[in-house]
Amino acid sequence: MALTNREIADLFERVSDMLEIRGDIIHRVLSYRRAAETIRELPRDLRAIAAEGTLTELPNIGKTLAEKIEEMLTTGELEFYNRLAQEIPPSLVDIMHINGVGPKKAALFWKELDITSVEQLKAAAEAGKLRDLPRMGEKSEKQVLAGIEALSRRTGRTPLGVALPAAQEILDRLLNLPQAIEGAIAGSIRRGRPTIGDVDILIASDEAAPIMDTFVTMPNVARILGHGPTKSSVELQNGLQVDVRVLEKARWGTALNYFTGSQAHNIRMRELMLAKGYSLNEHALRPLDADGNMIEDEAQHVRCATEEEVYAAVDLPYIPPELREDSGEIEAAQQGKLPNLIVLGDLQSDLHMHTTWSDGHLSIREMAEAAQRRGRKYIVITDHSHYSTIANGLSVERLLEQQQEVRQVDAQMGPDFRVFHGVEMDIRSDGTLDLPDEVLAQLDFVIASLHFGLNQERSVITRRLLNAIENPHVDLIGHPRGQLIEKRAPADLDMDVIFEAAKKHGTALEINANPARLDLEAQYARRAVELGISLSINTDAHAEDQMDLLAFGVLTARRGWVEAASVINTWPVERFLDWTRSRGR
DNA sequence: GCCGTTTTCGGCCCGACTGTTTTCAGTCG
Repeated sequence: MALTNREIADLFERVSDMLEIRGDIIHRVLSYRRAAETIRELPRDLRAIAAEGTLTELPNIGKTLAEKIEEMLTTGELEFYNRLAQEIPPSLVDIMHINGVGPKKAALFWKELDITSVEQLKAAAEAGKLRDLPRMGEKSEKQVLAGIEALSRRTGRTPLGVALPAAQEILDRLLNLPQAIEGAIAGSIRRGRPTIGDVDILIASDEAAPIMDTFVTMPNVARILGHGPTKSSVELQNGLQVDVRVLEKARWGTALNYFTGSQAHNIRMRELMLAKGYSLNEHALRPLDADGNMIEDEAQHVRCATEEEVYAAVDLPYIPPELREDSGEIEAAQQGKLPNLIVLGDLQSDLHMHTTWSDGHLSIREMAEAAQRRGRKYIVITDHSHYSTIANGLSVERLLEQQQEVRQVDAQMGPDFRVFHGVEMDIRSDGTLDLPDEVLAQLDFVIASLHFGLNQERSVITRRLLNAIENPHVDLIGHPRGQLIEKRAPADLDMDVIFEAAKKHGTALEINANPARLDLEAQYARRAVELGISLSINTDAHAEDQMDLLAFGVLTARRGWVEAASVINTWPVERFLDWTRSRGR
């Protein structure tokens, strides 16, 4: 049975960890880790790429790893891993993931005390058996126990929608201190990743101590992981880890660039700097002498107060944080081909929302006014169709009755704000659409979405979505992959086939802005744009405050290199209407 | 194990903090 991208990436990650415990050279270890990362972010199936024979064209995949991928795709196994597992107990990897325990200590516990599981390690620590090991002591032993304790508090990664407000609260608290000059949320939140490992906050100040002290003594701190002069790290009671770093204002550019990452992007930047004769760190650019040694004299160090200065030092234009993943942004910047990324202000409309007619909390009129207050120029009311009984979906009769009210509200709102009538129609589990064509033809805009049967096998669920894409009355596919972040995996869709059909039929694909979905994900949005498919960024709002979530959709689009031209709700209302008419409406 | 307008071999980013140490290894990001 062929393995999925996810399973292959996980296996490479595991191999990487096991090689590291074994003590292999770190670059070989990192090769596996980088390959896993590449595969995890891939918008296409490895089996399709393997069939084309182009695996080695992927970044970080060479001849050796391509062969291993082929083996996993054909046999469902990796002989190399099986052999490695004879030598290194795979469960050691779990030990290595305890905070404060790395490959060296995992190997130490195993070799000295024959410990191969977290449970065994916990028992040994409680019995005081760890403290006498080399480079271990009483404190280290306690740290291991605290790390094991933290494992149970922590449940995977934190959704962006949860991490961002939590980070903002901490930033605001620190910026209230008189010593804080400036501050920013950095790290993966700034890059707009859908899930966050830990929160990174940067503060500019000449006096770090009071900021560090305030930070580690916040009331919701469960555990202090580190507390140094300029860098501290805590674990909050909800399990979220937060790092704060303090640097001088004059070093803001290099500091923010360093703390924003990604790590892969930083490494590329530092390599470019070395080629230019500088060593880059968070403090400054330090020139190298003729022998390639760093010049220690501070007077010769170049400080950067802005990130623009950092990029300019290697002759690059500013690279927006959302692109900094080492996924081609450096090369694009070098060639002057960075995208002109979409911004929130480009959006004229919100094409997906619900009212009290189905499972929303506000009336049509209230939703229209809420959208107008937020600067939108037009909206489409898209309540559920009747297959979604749990969401109080509309029958044909109620749907047509709703149209009367939509027309009334549209007239009441005046000429500068338009309200259109649409539907979010279910694609039923048997693959048929929930409304007949003659009803769809009477609507201004039609979204089709998968809500049920998301676990169907690939060929079945792909065929279902194709039925919707191919229907000339369907304008947009809502939250195409059906994922719920950290809760439900995406449906097993053949995305190559989906994209091909969307392109052929001119059907747009949604980036659902709700941070619980963020679907399409960035890598698929990027692929869609490359193929010339139109996108639409919508809130799917069921209440007024959810209309503010559009920003998360824009962030996701920017991560996907999306420009305004690819997004249909950047269009003025006339152009939007022309487009729907051109689709036979 | 990957990668290459300096290279197909010999490189592969850089620093803060901790705990164990008498100068540094390990971990983390």
